[in-house]
Amino acid sequence: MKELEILNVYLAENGLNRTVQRESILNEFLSTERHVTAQELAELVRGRHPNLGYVTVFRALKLFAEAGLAAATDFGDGTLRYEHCYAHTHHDHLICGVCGKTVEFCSHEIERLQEELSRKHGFQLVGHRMELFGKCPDCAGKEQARKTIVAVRRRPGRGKDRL
Amino acid sequence: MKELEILNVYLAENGLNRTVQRESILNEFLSTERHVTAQELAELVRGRHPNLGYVTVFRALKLFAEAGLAAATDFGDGTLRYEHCYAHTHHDHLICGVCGKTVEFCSHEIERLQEELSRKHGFQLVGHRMELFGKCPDCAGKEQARKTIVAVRRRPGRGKDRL
DNA sequence: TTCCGTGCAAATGGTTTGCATTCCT
DNA sequence: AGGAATGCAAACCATTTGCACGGAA
Repeated sequence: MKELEILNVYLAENGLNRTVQRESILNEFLSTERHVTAQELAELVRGRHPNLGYVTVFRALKLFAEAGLAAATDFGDGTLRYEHCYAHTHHDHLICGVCGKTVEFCSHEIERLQEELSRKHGFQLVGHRMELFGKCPDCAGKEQARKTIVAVRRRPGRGKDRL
Repeated sequence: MKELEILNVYLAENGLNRTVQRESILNEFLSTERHVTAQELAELVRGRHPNLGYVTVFRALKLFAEAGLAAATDFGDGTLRYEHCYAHTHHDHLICGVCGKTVEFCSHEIERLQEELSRKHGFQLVGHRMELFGKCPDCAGKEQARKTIVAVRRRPGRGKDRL
Protein backbone atom coordinates (compact mmCIF):
# COMPACT_ATOMS: atom_id res chain seq x y z
CA MET A 1 0.00 0.00 0.00
CA LYS A 2 1.53 3.29 -0.96
CA GLU A 3 1.05 6.80 0.31
CA LEU A 4 -1.72 8.02 -1.96
CA GLU A 5 -3.69 4.93 -1.16
CA ILE A 6 -3.19 5.47 2.54
CA LEU A 7 -4.42 8.98 2.24
CA ASN A 8 -7.49 7.91 0.30
CA VAL A 9 -8.33 5.27 2.83
CA TYR A 10 -7.96 7.81 5.59
CA LEU A 11 -10.18 10.26 3.75
CA ALA A 12 -12.81 7.63 3.11
CA GLU A 13 -12.79 6.43 6.69
CA ASN A 14 -13.32 9.93 7.95
CA GLY A 15 -15.91 11.09 5.48
CA LEU A 16 -13.52 13.50 3.83
CA ASN A 17 -13.20 14.25 0.15
CA ARG A 18 -10.51 13.39 -2.33
CA THR A 19 -9.36 16.45 -4.21
CA VAL A 20 -6.82 17.26 -6.86
CA GLN A 21 -5.14 19.70 -4.54
CA ARG A 22 -4.53 17.16 -1.84
CA GLU A 23 -3.13 14.76 -4.35
CA SER A 24 -0.81 17.36 -5.85
CA ILE A 25 0.35 18.48 -2.46
CA LEU A 26 1.02 14.91 -1.46
CA ASN A 27 3.03 14.27 -4.61
CA GLU A 28 5.12 17.35 -4.15
CA PHE A 29 5.58 16.48 -0.51
CA LEU A 30 6.72 12.97 -1.29
CA SER A 31 9.14 14.12 -3.92
CA THR A 32 11.20 16.24 -1.58
CA GLU A 33 13.53 14.62 0.86
CA ARG A 34 14.00 17.63 3.04
CA HIS A 35 12.11 18.81 6.07
CA VAL A 36 9.76 21.34 4.56
CA THR A 37 7.78 24.11 6.12
CA ALA A 38 4.28 24.77 4.87
CA GLN A 39 5.58 27.91 3.20
CA GLU A 40 8.29 26.05 1.33
CA LEU A 41 5.99 23.30 0.21
CA ALA A 42 3.41 25.83 -0.89
CA GLU A 43 6.00 27.45 -3.13
CA LEU A 44 7.03 24.12 -4.56
CA VAL A 45 3.45 23.20 -5.27
CA ARG A 46 2.72 26.55 -6.84
CA GLY A 47 5.30 25.71 -9.46
CA ARG A 48 2.72 23.40 -11.01
CA HIS A 49 -0.49 24.86 -9.56
CA PRO A 50 -0.09 28.62 -9.40
CA ASN A 51 -3.41 29.28 -7.75
CA LEU A 52 -3.21 26.72 -5.01
CA GLY A 53 -3.37 28.62 -1.75
CA TYR A 54 -0.95 28.50 1.10
CA VAL A 55 -3.66 27.71 3.59
CA THR A 56 -4.62 24.62 1.66
CA VAL A 57 -1.08 23.32 1.83
CA PHE A 58 -1.03 24.06 5.50
CA ARG A 59 -4.24 22.17 6.10
CA ALA A 60 -3.10 19.32 3.90
CA LEU A 61 0.10 18.85 5.87
CA LYS A 62 -1.86 18.67 9.06
CA LEU A 63 -4.11 16.13 7.45
CA PHE A 64 -1.15 14.07 6.28
CA ALA A 65 0.19 14.09 9.80
CA GLU A 66 -3.13 12.83 11.11
CA ALA A 67 -3.14 10.14 8.48
CA GLY A 68 0.30 9.06 9.60
CA LEU A 69 1.99 10.12 6.40
CA ALA A 70 3.86 13.11 7.77
CA ALA A 71 5.65 13.95 10.96
CA ALA A 72 6.09 17.48 12.17
CA THR A 73 8.96 18.76 14.23
CA ASP A 74 9.89 22.14 15.53
CA PHE A 75 13.64 22.47 15.55
CA GLY A 76 13.42 25.43 17.82
CA ASP A 77 12.82 28.34 15.50
CA GLY A 78 9.07 28.26 15.97
CA THR A 79 8.15 26.91 12.57
CA LEU A 80 6.92 23.42 11.93
CA ARG A 81 8.87 21.31 9.51
CA TYR A 82 7.28 18.25 7.99
CA GLU A 83 8.94 15.13 6.68
CA HIS A 84 7.21 12.12 5.26
CA CYS A 85 7.28 9.24 7.63
CA TYR A 86 5.25 6.43 6.15
CA ALA A 87 7.31 3.26 6.08
CA HIS A 88 10.14 5.20 7.63
CA THR A 89 11.42 4.11 10.96
CA HIS A 90 11.39 6.44 13.90
CA HIS A 91 14.43 8.67 14.19
CA ASP A 92 15.71 11.78 15.85
CA HIS A 93 17.75 14.66 14.51
CA LEU A 94 21.23 15.98 14.68
CA ILE A 95 21.20 19.58 13.55
CA CYS A 96 24.03 21.83 12.53
CA GLY A 97 23.47 25.19 14.14
CA VAL A 98 25.54 26.94 11.52
CA CYS A 99 24.32 25.69 8.16
CA GLY A 100 21.15 23.96 9.27
CA LYS A 101 22.01 20.59 7.84
CA THR A 102 20.21 17.74 9.57
CA VAL A 103 21.23 14.14 10.03
CA GLU A 104 18.77 11.52 11.10
CA PHE A 105 19.72 8.91 13.58
CA CYS A 106 18.19 6.33 15.77
CA SER A 107 19.61 4.87 18.91
CA HIS A 108 17.91 1.90 20.42
CA GLU A 109 20.10 2.24 23.42
CA ILE A 110 18.90 5.76 24.12
CA GLU A 111 15.30 4.76 23.57
CA ARG A 112 15.71 1.94 26.02
CA LEU A 113 17.13 4.32 28.60
CA GLN A 114 14.29 6.74 28.04
CA GLU A 115 11.80 3.99 28.61
CA GLU A 116 13.60 2.94 31.74
CA LEU A 117 13.77 6.47 33.06
CA SER A 118 10.09 7.07 32.52
CA ARG A 119 9.21 3.89 34.30
CA LYS A 120 11.40 4.87 37.18
CA HIS A 121 9.26 8.01 37.60
CA GLY A 122 6.03 6.09 37.20
CA PHE A 123 5.38 7.62 33.80
CA GLN A 124 3.88 5.77 30.93
CA LEU A 125 6.00 6.88 27.99
CA VAL A 126 4.08 7.97 24.94
CA GLY A 127 6.62 9.76 22.81
CA HIS A 128 9.67 11.88 22.93
CA ARG A 129 11.49 14.60 21.22
CA MET A 130 15.23 14.70 20.99
CA GLU A 131 17.41 16.99 19.00
CA LEU A 132 21.14 17.27 19.21
CA PHE A 133 22.57 20.62 18.24
CA GLY A 134 26.11 20.89 17.06
CA LYS A 135 28.45 21.84 14.31
CA CYS A 136 28.69 19.61 11.29
CA PRO A 137 32.07 18.53 9.94
CA ASP A 138 32.04 21.15 7.18
CA CYS A 139 31.15 24.06 9.40
CA ALA A 140 33.46 22.98 12.18
CA GLY A 141 36.23 23.05 9.63
CA LYS A 142 35.43 26.53 8.36
CA GLU A 143 34.70 28.31 11.53
CA GLN A 144 37.37 28.66 14.14
CA ALA A 145 36.63 28.52 17.83
CA ARG A 146 34.63 31.48 18.94
CA LYS A 147 32.40 31.58 21.91
CA THR A 148 30.82 28.14 21.87
CA ILE A 149 27.49 29.31 23.03
CA VAL A 150 24.66 27.19 23.59
CA ALA A 151 21.88 26.45 21.23
CA VAL A 152 19.86 25.24 24.14
CA ARG A 153 20.41 27.92 26.75
CA ARG A 154 19.76 30.73 24.37
CA ARG A 155 16.52 29.82 22.81
CA PRO A 156 15.42 32.95 21.03
CA GLY A 157 11.90 33.85 20.08
CA ARG A 158 9.92 33.91 16.92
CA GLY A 159 11.56 37.07 15.67
CA LYS A 160 14.32 37.97 13.32
CA ASP A 161 17.35 36.80 15.22
CA ARG A 162 15.93 33.35 15.84
CA LEU A 163 18.35 30.51 15.15
CA MET B 1 27.70 34.58 44.84
CA LYS B 2 23.98 34.70 44.52
CA GLU B 3 21.66 35.50 41.68
CA LEU B 4 21.19 39.22 42.12
CA GLU B 5 24.91 39.64 42.33
CA ILE B 6 25.41 37.63 39.18
CA LEU B 7 22.94 39.77 37.39
CA ASN B 8 24.63 42.95 38.55
CA VAL B 9 28.01 41.73 37.47
CA TYR B 10 26.59 40.82 34.10
CA LEU B 11 24.99 44.22 33.76
CA ALA B 12 28.18 45.99 34.73
CA GLU B 13 30.30 43.94 32.37
CA ASN B 14 28.02 44.75 29.50
CA GLY B 15 27.47 48.40 30.16
CA LEU B 16 23.86 47.87 31.14
CA ASN B 17 21.96 49.53 33.91
CA ARG B 18 20.64 48.23 37.18
CA THR B 19 16.99 49.03 37.61
CA VAL B 20 14.31 48.42 40.17
CA GLN B 21 12.23 46.60 37.59
CA ARG B 22 14.91 44.08 36.79
CA GLU B 23 15.47 43.42 40.43
CA SER B 24 11.77 42.93 41.12
CA ILE B 25 11.38 40.66 38.15
CA LEU B 26 14.36 38.62 39.24
CA ASN B 27 12.98 38.25 42.74
CA GLU B 28 9.61 37.15 41.52
CA PHE B 29 11.27 34.82 39.07
CA LEU B 30 13.42 33.22 41.74
CA SER B 31 10.53 32.75 44.08
CA THR B 32 8.57 30.53 41.76
CA GLU B 33 9.63 26.98 41.23
CA ARG B 34 7.61 26.42 38.12
CA HIS B 35 8.45 26.87 34.48
CA VAL B 36 6.94 30.26 33.82
CA THR B 37 6.04 31.98 30.60
CA ALA B 38 6.68 35.68 30.26
CA GLN B 39 2.95 36.26 30.54
CA GLU B 40 2.67 34.35 33.78
CA LEU B 41 5.65 36.02 35.33
CA ALA B 42 4.37 39.41 34.25
CA GLU B 43 1.14 38.75 36.08
CA LEU B 44 2.97 37.63 39.19
CA VAL B 45 5.14 40.71 39.12
CA ARG B 46 2.19 42.98 38.59
CA GLY B 47 0.89 41.83 41.94
CA ARG B 48 3.50 44.08 43.51
CA HIS B 49 4.21 46.48 40.67
CA PRO B 50 0.97 47.13 38.86
CA ASN B 51 2.46 49.33 36.18
CA LEU B 52 5.36 47.14 35.20
CA GLY B 53 4.88 46.28 31.55
CA TYR B 54 4.77 42.87 29.98
CA VAL B 55 7.46 43.75 27.49
CA THR B 56 9.85 44.59 30.27
CA VAL B 57 9.36 41.19 31.84
CA PHE B 58 9.89 39.64 28.48
CA ARG B 59 13.11 41.49 27.94
CA ALA B 60 14.27 40.78 31.45
CA LEU B 61 13.81 37.05 31.03
CA LYS B 62 15.88 37.13 27.90
CA LEU B 63 18.50 39.06 29.77
CA PHE B 64 18.48 36.55 32.61
CA ALA B 65 18.99 33.80 30.10
CA GLU B 66 21.96 35.60 28.63
CA ALA B 67 23.36 36.10 32.08
CA GLY B 68 23.07 32.38 32.70
CA LEU B 69 20.38 32.77 35.35
CA ALA B 70 17.48 31.41 33.34
CA ALA B 71 16.98 28.65 30.84
CA ALA B 72 14.23 28.70 28.28
CA THR B 73 12.52 25.68 26.84
CA ASP B 74 9.70 25.26 24.44
CA PHE B 75 7.73 22.18 25.38
CA GLY B 76 6.10 22.15 22.02
CA ASP B 77 3.21 24.55 22.37
CA GLY B 78 5.11 27.43 20.86
CA THR B 79 5.58 29.43 24.04
CA LEU B 80 8.82 29.77 25.88
CA ARG B 81 8.94 28.68 29.47
CA TYR B 82 11.73 29.89 31.73
CA GLU B 83 13.15 28.24 34.79
CA HIS B 84 15.99 29.50 36.91
CA CYS B 85 19.12 27.53 36.34
CA TYR B 86 21.91 29.15 38.28
CA ALA B 87 23.60 26.52 40.44
CA HIS B 88 21.19 23.99 39.07
CA THR B 89 22.62 21.09 37.17
CA HIS B 90 21.62 20.41 33.63
CA HIS B 91 18.50 18.33 33.23
CA ASP B 92 15.84 17.33 30.77
CA HIS B 93 12.09 17.03 31.17
CA LEU B 94 9.51 14.37 31.48
CA ILE B 95 6.14 15.90 30.73
CA CYS B 96 2.67 14.61 31.41
CA GLY B 97 0.59 15.24 28.35
CA VAL B 98 -2.61 15.18 30.36
CA CYS B 99 -2.05 17.45 33.34
CA GLY B 100 1.15 19.13 32.23
CA LYS B 101 3.15 18.14 35.25
CA THR B 102 6.88 18.09 34.58
CA VAL B 103 9.60 16.03 36.20
CA GLU B 104 13.24 16.90 35.77
CA PHE B 105 15.77 14.23 35.23
CA CYS B 106 19.30 13.80 34.14
CA SER B 107 20.86 10.73 32.64
CA HIS B 108 24.58 10.65 32.24
CA GLU B 109 24.25 7.51 30.26
CA ILE B 110 22.05 9.16 27.68
CA GLU B 111 24.32 12.16 27.49
CA ARG B 112 27.26 9.91 26.90
CA LEU B 113 25.43 8.16 24.09
CA GLN B 114 24.48 11.48 22.55
CA GLU B 115 28.08 12.55 22.60
CA GLU B 116 29.13 9.30 21.05
CA LEU B 117 26.48 9.51 18.35
CA SER B 118 27.45 13.03 17.39
CA ARG B 119 31.07 12.06 17.12
CA LYS B 120 30.16 9.15 14.94
CA HIS B 121 28.58 11.61 12.48
CA GLY B 122 31.50 14.00 12.69
CA PHE B 123 29.45 16.54 14.62
CA GLN B 124 30.79 18.64 17.41
CA LEU B 125 28.02 18.54 19.99
CA VAL B 126 27.02 21.86 21.44
CA GLY B 127 23.74 21.19 23.14
CA HIS B 128 20.63 19.14 22.99
CA ARG B 129 17.01 19.15 23.70
CA MET B 130 15.19 16.15 24.99
CA GLU B 131 11.68 15.85 26.26
CA LEU B 132 9.85 12.70 27.11
CA PHE B 133 6.10 12.85 26.79
CA GLY B 134 3.95 10.49 28.72
CA LYS B 135 1.28 10.05 31.29
CA CYS B 136 2.11 10.65 34.91
CA PRO B 137 1.11 8.13 37.58
CA ASP B 138 -1.93 10.16 38.65
CA CYS B 139 -3.32 10.65 35.19
CA ALA B 140 -2.56 7.13 34.07
CA GLY B 141 -4.65 5.99 36.99
CA LYS B 142 -7.61 8.20 36.22
CA GLU B 143 -7.81 7.86 32.52
CA GLN B 144 -8.50 4.53 30.98
CA ALA B 145 -6.88 3.41 27.78
CA ARG B 146 -8.10 5.47 24.88
CA LYS B 147 -6.29 6.08 21.70
CA THR B 148 -2.69 6.45 22.84
CA ILE B 149 -1.81 9.11 20.39
CA VAL B 150 1.44 10.62 20.11
CA ALA B 151 2.49 13.94 21.43
CA VAL B 152 5.31 13.88 18.94
CA ARG B 153 3.56 12.80 15.78
CA ARG B 154 0.75 15.25 16.18
CA ARG B 155 2.46 18.49 16.81
CA PRO B 156 -0.26 21.07 16.51
CA GLY B 157 0.24 24.73 15.72
CA ARG B 158 0.15 27.89 17.69
CA GLY B 159 -3.59 28.09 17.70
CA LYS B 160 -6.39 27.18 20.00
CA ASP B 161 -6.19 23.41 19.92
CA ARG B 162 -2.51 23.39 20.70
CA LEU B 163 -1.52 20.95 23.45
C1' DT C 1 24.44 64.59 29.35
C1' DT C 2 24.69 60.46 27.19
C1' DC C 3 23.20 56.07 26.71
C1' DC C 4 20.09 52.76 28.65
C1' DG C 5 15.49 51.11 30.19
C1' DT C 6 10.66 51.40 30.14
C1' DG C 7 6.17 51.19 28.34
C1' DC C 8 2.99 51.82 25.22
C1' DA C 9 1.44 50.79 20.63
C1' DA C 10 2.27 48.95 16.39
C1' DA C 11 4.75 45.40 13.48
C1' DT C 12 6.03 40.53 12.55
C1' DG C 13 5.26 36.07 11.21
C1' DG C 14 3.61 31.36 11.68
C1' DT C 15 -0.61 29.61 12.28
C1' DT C 16 -5.65 29.51 12.41
C1' DT C 17 -10.42 30.78 11.34
C1' DG C 18 -14.74 32.94 8.91
C1' DC C 19 -17.07 32.77 5.11
C1' DA C 20 -18.58 32.76 0.36
C1' DT C 21 -17.76 29.95 -3.51
C1' DT C 22 -16.73 25.67 -5.73
C1' DC C 23 -16.08 20.77 -5.63
C1' DC C 24 -16.81 15.84 -4.35
C1' DT C 25 -20.08 12.11 -3.73
C1' DA D 1 -28.62 18.34 -2.78
C1' DG D 2 -25.52 18.53 1.14
C1' DG D 3 -21.56 18.35 3.44
C1' DA D 4 -16.58 19.15 2.51
C1' DA D 5 -12.67 21.83 0.41
C1' DT D 6 -10.74 25.91 -1.21
C1' DG D 7 -8.98 30.51 -1.08
C1' DC D 8 -8.98 34.83 0.29
C1' DA D 9 -8.74 38.03 4.00
C1' DA D 10 -8.87 38.79 8.55
C1' DA D 11 -7.94 37.06 13.34
C1' DC D 12 -4.69 35.22 16.78
C1' DC D 13 -1.00 35.24 19.69
C1' DA D 14 3.81 35.00 21.26
C1' DT D 15 7.27 37.71 20.31
C1' DT D 16 9.75 41.75 18.64
C1' DT D 17 10.53 46.55 17.42
C1' DG D 18 9.93 51.93 17.15
C1' DC D 19 9.80 55.64 19.64
C1' DA D 20 9.18 59.16 23.26
C1' DC D 21 9.97 59.83 27.82
C1' DG D 22 12.13 59.09 32.34
C1' DG D 23 16.26 57.22 34.68
C1' DA D 24 21.07 55.42 35.67
C1' DA D 25 25.98 56.38 35.08
